[in-house]
Amino acid sequence: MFNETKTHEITVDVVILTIKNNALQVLLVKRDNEPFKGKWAIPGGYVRLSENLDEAAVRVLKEKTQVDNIYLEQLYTFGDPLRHPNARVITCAYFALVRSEDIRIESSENLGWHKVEDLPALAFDHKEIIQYSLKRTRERLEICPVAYQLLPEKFTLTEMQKAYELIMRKKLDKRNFRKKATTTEGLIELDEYTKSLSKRPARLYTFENIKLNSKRAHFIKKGENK
Amino acid sequence: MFNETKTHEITVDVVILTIKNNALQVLLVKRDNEPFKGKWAIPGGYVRLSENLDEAAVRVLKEKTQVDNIYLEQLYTFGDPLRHPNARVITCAYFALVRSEDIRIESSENLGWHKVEDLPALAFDHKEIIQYSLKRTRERLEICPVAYQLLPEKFTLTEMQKAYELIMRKKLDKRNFRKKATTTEGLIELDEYTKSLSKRPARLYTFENIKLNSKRAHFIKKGENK
DNA sequence: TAAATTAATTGTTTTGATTACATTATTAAC
DNA sequence: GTTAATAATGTAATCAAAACAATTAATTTA
Repeated sequence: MFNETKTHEITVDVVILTIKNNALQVLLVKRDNEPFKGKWAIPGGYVRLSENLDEAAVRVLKEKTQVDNIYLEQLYTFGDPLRHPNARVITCAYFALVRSEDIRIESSENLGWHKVEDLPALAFDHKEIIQYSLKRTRERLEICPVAYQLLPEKFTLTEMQKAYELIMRKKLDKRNFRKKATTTEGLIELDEYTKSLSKRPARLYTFENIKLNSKRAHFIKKGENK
Repeated sequence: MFNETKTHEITVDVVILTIKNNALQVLLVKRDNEPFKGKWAIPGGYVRLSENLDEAAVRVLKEKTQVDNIYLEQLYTFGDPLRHPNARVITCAYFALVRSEDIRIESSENLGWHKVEDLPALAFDHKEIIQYSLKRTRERLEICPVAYQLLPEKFTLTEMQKAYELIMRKKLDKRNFRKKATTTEGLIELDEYTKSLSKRPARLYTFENIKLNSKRAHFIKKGENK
């Protein structure tokens, strides 16, 4: 049995989500090798002997986006024997929430953002992994305001509401949303307004820099962080 | 880099929890090999090439407890390079909730239940894994009545409340608990009572057999299962 | 067999959170 | 200065959670 285990390989795959062009989008790379050559996939790579899983995920994320110090959380480990057609590859999936403004990706033939509502054909079980990351993001949103990880540093309440609506896939009442949002701990009202490109200017808000780390989703739940 | 990955090993470890002697307890095995020979550990084993992770966890659970078809959920994957002193072993941890009545374990020198509040010295990072499983169990309890997985088939509301109190580590109000418990979907009031060993007999309840499977914690949240 | 003991059972009030819902205010464009 | 577009705001109704004590049904003991 020991010999049998020797041929497992382990990777990390990172679902990188952002809000861009009024849609929730995921970063995909086009595979240039078999299997699934030419199909889109979420970024990933082998785990090195010297690094732990979080570090591997951070590395993959940095390789693709040039950013670090962002919201990153282990999602689930996928290990179906048939998920990779040629080998036994177990993948530890992570998901990351990034601000599209922080990332300067020259979208190319082989790398780019894709709306989660309109995904291309994906390699391996990556469609399932993305679906699960969306579910987890919704769950997180219900207990802590992670959406601000997707927003620009300064944002309007309307933008924030839009982010919630995209993630939760439903319309929210404007007054109720604002009432709740403005009592969220960590939200700071600025004395700045949008440069009224047209119409009435909107007040800008920001979030104080809560250290959200990736340590096993030890999140702050409502009321526990007083 | 490919060669480097060839030396990872992957295991599953299963935190098996039950309520026994009025305490939350975890099943531990004493290691008879190095490393950590003589230390207690949670049951685990290598993942076989032919099985997926859930199947590996079910197998480990069955080997130790002779039970299957119980509550089992993937917990987290631990992959610190130093968690195993001699090798690079990544472990996918699961947790299981079992009824102590369903398990006939002859507690021995090498296998037995230990109160989670009073754990012996543990091998590897198993203490951390157990702590995390307790946190997850509390989170699950808040959104669905998994505690019945720990209770006998027929139980009194007082027993159910006790289970909640052990998991949540706090006292609950009797009337509020009963009000909420008796409106829980799936709880069935029986026309049976405890054989009054002493004092007033208590009504017995049971849970209708909800299929809780281990598929990636796709749990039924309040209100979503109507 | 009466009284004491032990645990089971039950309801109301208060409080806080969520939901539903429409008008006024501020700017730019014409 | 009128129009158009988006920002900003409050109140009533409903539901959920929390606080809180007396009565009932059995056994045990006197």
